[in-house]
Amino acid sequence: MLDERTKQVLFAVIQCYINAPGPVGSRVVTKKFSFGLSPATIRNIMSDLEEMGYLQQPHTSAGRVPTDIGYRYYVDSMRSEKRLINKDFLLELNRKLELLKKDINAFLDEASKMLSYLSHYIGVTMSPNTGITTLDRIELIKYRDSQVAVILFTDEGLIKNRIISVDAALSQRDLNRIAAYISSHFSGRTIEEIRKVVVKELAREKVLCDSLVEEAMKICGAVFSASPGNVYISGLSEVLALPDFCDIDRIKELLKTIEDKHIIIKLLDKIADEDGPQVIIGSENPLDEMKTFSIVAATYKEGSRPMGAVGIIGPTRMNYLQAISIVDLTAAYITEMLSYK
Amino acid sequence: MLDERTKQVLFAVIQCYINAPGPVGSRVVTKKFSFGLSPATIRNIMSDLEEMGYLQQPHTSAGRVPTDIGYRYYVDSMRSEKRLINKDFLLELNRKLELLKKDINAFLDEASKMLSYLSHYIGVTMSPNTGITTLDRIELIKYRDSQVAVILFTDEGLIKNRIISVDAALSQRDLNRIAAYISSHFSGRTIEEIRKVVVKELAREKVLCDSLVEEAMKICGAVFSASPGNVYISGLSEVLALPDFCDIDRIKELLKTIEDKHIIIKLLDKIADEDGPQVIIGSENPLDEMKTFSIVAATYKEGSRPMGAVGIIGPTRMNYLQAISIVDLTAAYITEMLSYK
DNA sequence: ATTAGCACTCGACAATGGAGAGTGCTAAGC
DNA sequence: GCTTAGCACTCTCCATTGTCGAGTGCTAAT
Repeated sequence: MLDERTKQVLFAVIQCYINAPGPVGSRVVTKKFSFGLSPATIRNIMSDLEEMGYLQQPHTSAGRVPTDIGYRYYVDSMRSEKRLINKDFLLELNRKLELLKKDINAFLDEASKMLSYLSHYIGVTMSPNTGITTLDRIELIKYRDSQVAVILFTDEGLIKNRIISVDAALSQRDLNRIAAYISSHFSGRTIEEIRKVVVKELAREKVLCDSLVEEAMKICGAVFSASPGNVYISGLSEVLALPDFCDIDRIKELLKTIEDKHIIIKLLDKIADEDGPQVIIGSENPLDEMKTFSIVAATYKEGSRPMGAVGIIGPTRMNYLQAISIVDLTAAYITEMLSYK
Repeated sequence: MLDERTKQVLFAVIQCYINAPGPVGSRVVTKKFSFGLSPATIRNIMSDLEEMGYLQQPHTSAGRVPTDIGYRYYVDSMRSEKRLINKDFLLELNRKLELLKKDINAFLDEASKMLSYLSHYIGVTMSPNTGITTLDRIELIKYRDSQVAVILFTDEGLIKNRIISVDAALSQRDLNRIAAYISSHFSGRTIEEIRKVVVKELAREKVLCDSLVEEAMKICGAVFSASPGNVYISGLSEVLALPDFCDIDRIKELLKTIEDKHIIIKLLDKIADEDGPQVIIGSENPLDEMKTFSIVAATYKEGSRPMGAVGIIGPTRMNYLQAISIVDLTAAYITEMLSYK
């Protein structure tokens, strides 16, 4: 749909703009790229591109700036091209991986820092939503009078603990039996599934024949709630160093959005559907507050089930190719890490 | 050391400045406070105060601005005065307290939000340094081949879990015996103490007679490391709304500092020594990066042992009295909460 | 000791104007 | 017919200028 030469000019403009902010003029394009064309011709092409909506002028007689549509075209075209792979990145990530094999949350925290460090944008990682993890087994430990510590083991290697109140009369032996009962009954199913089953069960009959089973159900009702995953966000200072954030109101807006982690969770959840790294450019963003930012995100998986997401948030003037490869690799690493468990 | 009238003028200037940034002139002081003096007299007094270092002029023929020394004098004088107590604050905090009784970390997260919401500055809370919590007991649960989940219960109601690798030959029964051994041996002592003892023990004799005790010691060595407490920071957007943060470099500096949580931990640890809410004003700050900010912080306790800290970070132009009372109350609430456990 | 009056200083703000970058258009060249 | 050189035009950026207002410091009078 776009003439090859026109396409090259568009990409040239985008690359110039990514390297240095500010409108890019026809002369710099001819200087930086050797099209063998004069500025005047480039101007004509750029004019065409503007008409088609890929570029825009901040004001008459300024250079051109890519629009979100222009970026979209660029990203989609480049998708299939070879990825920029950062050797240091692989090494560093590998090292972290070794260190933190045992604790996925600590790893994700580090991973968000890595993402921001490498991309110079904001790194975001999300730990698995507990709802979609599958139960390995459960342990109940009497803690104090009428309090029981519940330890949840999932197949993904997550451990969750929680204290709940129960009938004081329950002995540790009772608890062991309850734990064994729950484990054998629900092992291998997701927390969310279990929650649904339990809720139904509890609603169906108030009084169950076996009082231990009744207790077990009560405990299940208290324990199997899907708590949203943690979100780890790093690199705010990184992103403020960018010339894009010279506007103070922009910073405020960004921080206000970032600070509410629920928003980020929603956003990443939305992205989690698709396969491969997703790119959301500026106005494509479903959230109004983020319409001036871009997001590159991907999901990591356990087997074939998506578990959580990692991503980068930055200005629309983002180095998309680099961001995509960083995000993609990070997600792939975490996926691999989970499969070793 | 300061004439009563002079003192009143100083406090008047400080209060004006806290209400609205920008140098405060002699005329506005006479308007807002009825000293029964003319601007000219106030000017003379302010001139004296400047000579003594309590006030300063940004430039000739501008109003006066309090210096850090001025603030220090103000805060110290006001210390004993009655506290501004926010009814809403108490109610709100109480509500949160009820909801989150069971999980101190979740509570601290909420508490930091509350602090920032109420003060309009940055709220910071720090969870107990695990090193100073005392062991209640330990549970070992076989997880997978050669992996064991360690569940640590502390007297303060904290539960920590961790996965460690052990000799695959150990059965759950062995583990139970080891857990019982450790629990009975070390219950009631702080994690840090235990760590020291274990390290010494391990160093003393490589081969212990009882192989189970040896395993126990190995496990202890892996488990009883003091991990620094989590830090919860909220209210960045709150503080950016203040007119003090119109300077973009200031924001960057602040964010860079805040983002490195170790710095905050150090800072709060330093404060944790003293009793009652501590106030650090601008240049008094031991950290260079924070010399343009003020900190109000207090520790919460379990019994008489300080467990962690809560605080507020804001510009030197801070409403110190309000901040002090908010911080003090919050710390008191957490202390109370811990004593109920 | 306090106050009124006055000259002086300095920052904030708006208006001005030139420099530079870049465009669009037209006419000439391949 | 596509490409290019030339030129007039537009717009931003920046430094300069001048005015206004707030506030001080000093002196002399009360």
